[in-house]
Amino acid sequence: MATIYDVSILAGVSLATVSRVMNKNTNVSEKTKKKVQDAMEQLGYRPSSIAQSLASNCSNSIGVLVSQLNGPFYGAMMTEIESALRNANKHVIIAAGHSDEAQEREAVEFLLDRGCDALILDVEALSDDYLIALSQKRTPIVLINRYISEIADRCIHLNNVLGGYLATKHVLSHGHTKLAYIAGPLLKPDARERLEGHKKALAEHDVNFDDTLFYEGNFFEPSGSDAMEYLLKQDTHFTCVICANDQMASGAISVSLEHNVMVPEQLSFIGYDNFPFPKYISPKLSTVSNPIQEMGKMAALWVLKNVYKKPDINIVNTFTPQLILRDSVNNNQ
Amino acid sequence: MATIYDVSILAGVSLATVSRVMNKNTNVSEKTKKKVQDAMEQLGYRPSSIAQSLASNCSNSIGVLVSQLNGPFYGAMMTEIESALRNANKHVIIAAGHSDEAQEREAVEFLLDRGCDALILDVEALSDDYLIALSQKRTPIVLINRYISEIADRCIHLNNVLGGYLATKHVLSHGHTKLAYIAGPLLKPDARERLEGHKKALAEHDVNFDDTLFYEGNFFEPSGSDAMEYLLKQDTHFTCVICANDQMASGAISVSLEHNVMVPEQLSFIGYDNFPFPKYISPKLSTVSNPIQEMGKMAALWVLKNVYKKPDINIVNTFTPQLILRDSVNNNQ
DNA sequence: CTGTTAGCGCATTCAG
DNA sequence: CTGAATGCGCTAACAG
Repeated sequence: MATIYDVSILAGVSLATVSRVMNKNTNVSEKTKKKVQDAMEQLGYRPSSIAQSLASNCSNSIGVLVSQLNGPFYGAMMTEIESALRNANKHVIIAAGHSDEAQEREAVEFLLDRGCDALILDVEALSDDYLIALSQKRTPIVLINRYISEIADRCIHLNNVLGGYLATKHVLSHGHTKLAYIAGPLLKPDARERLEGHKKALAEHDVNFDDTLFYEGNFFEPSGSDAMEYLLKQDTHFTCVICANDQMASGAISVSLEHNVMVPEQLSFIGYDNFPFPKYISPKLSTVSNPIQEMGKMAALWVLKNVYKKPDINIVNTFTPQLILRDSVNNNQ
Repeated sequence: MATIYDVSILAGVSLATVSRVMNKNTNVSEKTKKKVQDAMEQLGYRPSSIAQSLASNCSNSIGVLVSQLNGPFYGAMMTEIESALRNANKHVIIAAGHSDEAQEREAVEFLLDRGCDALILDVEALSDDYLIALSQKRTPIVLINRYISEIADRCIHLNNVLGGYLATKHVLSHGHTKLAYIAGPLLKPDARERLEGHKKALAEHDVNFDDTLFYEGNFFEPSGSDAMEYLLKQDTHFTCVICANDQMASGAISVSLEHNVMVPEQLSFIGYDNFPFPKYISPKLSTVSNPIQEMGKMAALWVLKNVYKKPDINIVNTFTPQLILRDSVNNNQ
């Protein structure tokens, strides 16, 4: 591998001059610049980003920590982050935290030790306090899918309360008042906020929240099935099931159909997240959008703006969910 | 940030000794080791992996280049790669090539410039020649989902010919002889190999390959729909559609149902990949497994064994697909 | 078993 | 506009 030194020899200039033409800031005469560039070309010179990092104290790497790498959401998010950052010639180091506090913490330290210039975190298990403390250290962090008021400017998040509100409002407007609710794990803020929005809509319509028609799932499909089994055993009648995400909705609909309860004729469903279901499932699930790609991209832009000082970038911290109406909610007469 | 130098001062030893206790290879007396460890603890010392990389000429980073980061497959693969590598205290730098030759090439160079110790590549557009040449350079590479005979030991791949063969054999054994085939893009080896297996099974059963019942899709769901529209317009009768992947099968089934062709009563379907469909779709698609996670993990193990010289690792280069029988193939009388 | 001495490849003062 | 010198934090001979 040719080094900057080899280039300087071949070009007949000093090491510093070669460095200058690489970092095209200071003035170099056209002639010497050309000489240097020719030499670089001739040697097939590629700067060592590691040496650059050590000397400049800037690694050009961004750590990205997510709960999982699989599933439709994180992949979409990673796609946007990677492309935005690589276009800026930064590289992304990934880690998965698996929604476990110890693993998340370990991953953060791992990324920090790697000399990342910034961290993009989509974490669920780490406490607010930990994150607030982390945000005050040397390495800047930005949070996706999480809102902590003390560091609101570093949070890129979805208005989940509004999303929950919109979903419930929608089914209420279709005449449903006997509502079941399948929640996500309430230790996750997402799940709590969606539920909060649900209750807010209920309150506005003077509809009571019925504890017997409430089930706390874990956001995965099987827990939706479990929830539905539970609900069908209750004595209380209901005409609509509101699910805190589409995957649980999928599990719940499955069980519903197995019990010969027609969807949406006898029972309506609404989900959350706009999960990319295959084309031929029926009914098509009405749901609430979750613009995770845009949020990922925004986190990358945040880093570009605040860490690498790119101007002309506008940061949007709060994203707004939207209703996506399809075929799973019927009018209730 | 405390440096190794600070630690050496506090511990009252030399710089080299501190380095030794970190890289626990050479012998250090228990007492001095303890002194050093105490000093490290007291200072909250964390070694700079960048400086380590520069000095040792080993970055402990592995570049992973995939076509896409989203979708159910690459996410699952990345999960395994990340966890296997991080357990070994290596980090993974990701890049997406988007099945485009220029982008893939650029990504490879990007990762190389980053000083990766090895590259794990799941690429489709780069030519065999390019990859063979690349494999002879300094940085070791390992290929996933691809077989190039010249560098077979660096290929971790699925026996797609066998998979295609098994799928077709299965439907033939159920009495289907009028078969339609929806292929993937034939410029991708996966697609060609699956088709090859299909033809091999046909030949064994003396069934002719019917050009009018062949459609080349692109592995995405909409092309499956297009394919089905095309097939239904043909005059030739067929009782079964073999799809080169599940996503196209999904699109095709969708169109089939729209045209009131019952699945599997009137028309059978078989897919490929074992895509994680939601629980409640019907019929459940019979398909061929694609153990992409295991292949990802194996690629990581390959790197651990061949680059970081971990012994006791057995590498399996070729994975064997298996039939997964569900409800989308009927007996044809 | 431990200390001394050179670099790794580059950025960045400071002179000139 | 350009060159010489210094150091980023660590590893790796080489002595002792």
